Amino acid sequence: MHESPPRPSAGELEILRVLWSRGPSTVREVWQELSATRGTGYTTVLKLMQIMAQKGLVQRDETQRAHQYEAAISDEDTQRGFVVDLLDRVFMGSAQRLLLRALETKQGRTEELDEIRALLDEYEKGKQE
Amino acid sequence: MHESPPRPSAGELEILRVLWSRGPSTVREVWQELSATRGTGYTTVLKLMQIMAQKGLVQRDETQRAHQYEAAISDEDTQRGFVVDLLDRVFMGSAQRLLLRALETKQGRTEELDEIRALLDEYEKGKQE
DNA sequence: TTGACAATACGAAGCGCTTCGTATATACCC
DNA sequence: GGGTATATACGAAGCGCTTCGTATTGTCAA
Repeated sequence: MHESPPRPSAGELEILRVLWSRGPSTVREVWQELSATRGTGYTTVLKLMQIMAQKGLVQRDETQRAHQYEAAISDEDTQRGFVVDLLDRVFMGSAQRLLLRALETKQGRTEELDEIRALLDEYEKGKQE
Repeated sequence: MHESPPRPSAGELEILRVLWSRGPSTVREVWQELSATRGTGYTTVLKLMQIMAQKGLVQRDETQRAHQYEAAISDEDTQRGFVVDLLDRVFMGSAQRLLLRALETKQGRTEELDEIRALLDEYEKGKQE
């Protein structure tokens, strides 16, 4: 057990984000959403999604001609994977330092601080049960 | 201006960490510290550091036969670079979500919460001046 | 001077990720 | 059926990162 969550590549992550927000989708649908911002070709997205299916990052339903793809890993787990990696490769495991740097990049938004305090309270409370 | 901080590769980061903690060092010194954990060859580290010098990640003093290398980017800036990237590639800019995931990975350490609260207070205070 | 050692320089291979061109299969319409 | 549009499958090239083998240069001592 204790399999550490996968850290999909940049391209894979973009596709996963579409699948997380859209739910099960065809390659074309993903491609359309992606090509709004990035200018990648259709077959590029296709190939990537095929590889992702092989890796187990997405699950594929082939009953229709246009296959349906669905994320096979959750956004939460994926986020955790990236944070864990960053935490010990860059921050030596210190969540404080991580937070400190995160705050520095968001100067000007003071409300965020209060929201974070609220988050801490809630998190602490949830832990007691 | 507003050049976004570089995000050194995995290998480059390991070397930078040694330089940050040791200060200016020779390839051999870096290699020795690294080979305590990883089994990389000497010339591998050398090549990497040469490339880093080209990229401007380190500065090289060639007056001695054994060149001295020194980090040319700060650990703070580098950390910021990684956080910014993670923040908008994975967390859509939300520092709260980032923190939430970070906390989940550190279950059991309740003291950390208080330390983080202290950090928030201090950060808020420093901002007022 | 020469031998032994230690440093840098260079080239190339391997791997993973990304990208795309092309081939092939399937569905639909006239 | 035949043609067109739309899928998937496959192969390969390019790039960046890592790794290492080998060549070259410099240093010191006997």
